[in-house]
Amino acid sequence: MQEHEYDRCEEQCIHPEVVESVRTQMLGNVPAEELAQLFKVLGDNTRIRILDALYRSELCVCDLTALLGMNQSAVSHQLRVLRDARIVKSRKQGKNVLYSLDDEHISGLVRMGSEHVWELK
Amino acid sequence: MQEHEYDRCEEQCIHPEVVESVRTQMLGNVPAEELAQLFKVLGDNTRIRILDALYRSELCVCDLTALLGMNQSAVSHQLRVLRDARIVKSRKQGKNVLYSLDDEHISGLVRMGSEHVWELK
DNA sequence: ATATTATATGAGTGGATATTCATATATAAA
DNA sequence: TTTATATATGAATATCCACTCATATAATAT
Repeated sequence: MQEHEYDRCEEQCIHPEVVESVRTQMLGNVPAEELAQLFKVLGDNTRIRILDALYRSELCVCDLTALLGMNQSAVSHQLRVLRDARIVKSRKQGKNVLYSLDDEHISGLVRMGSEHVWELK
Repeated sequence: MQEHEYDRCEEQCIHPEVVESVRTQMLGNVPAEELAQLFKVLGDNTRIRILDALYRSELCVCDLTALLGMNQSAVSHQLRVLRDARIVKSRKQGKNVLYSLDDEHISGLVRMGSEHVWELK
């Protein structure tokens, strides 16, 4: 029987060389968590609809509220999540606050995600 | 006839023309929900680490378990979520089940998401 | 000044879900 | 056969989070 060269993980892996190779290439835990956090923010129906709308035009909160058919508080809460993730930005105009997408990666992500969704048909 | 054609939403919108224009362009509710569902599946630290690993190499469950340092049940549960979303696929080889990414959109999404994460530094 | 409108936000709640534990299944080895 | 190993999965639990409600803030109008 062979020695347990890789038994620092309780689980035995079948392919230790592959595992070690992959381990050196993998994202660190922090970037992985940040990436997961980004997708988590995108992973909600209300927020996707907000982003889809903002992709077409800069909009104020009450316009978004009308478009989504939801109450204003729910929309504002989700806008805050998107703002905290720096996915949307806002500017004030009189009594209104106008929201827009913060950078072009987001529309790219939505576009690429849509392609994947279409392929599954 | 133009009076209250859109007052099905109780909220008044400030810019009805913009709202109507955006409304005609927006994704339907079903595609939006599917897209949100895709991102929701990507929006978990464990699943991102699994995808990051599978992006480097096809791997069996026990290899993934060792790489992530989690118990096998948790990994299998998350693999099922990824499989159900058709993000990964599996093939059997003896006692092992080898997992790999199901299509190239996923690595594209992960790559693009990473760019966004980097830009926020 | 008060009233109205637009937006933000804290608290509370119901529902979703990630993990653990126990167990089932399936394949291979002895 | 029996035993060991690899994977899958149902149930239970604990955490998270989207929404509602009530209210606060801020800008405009009267």
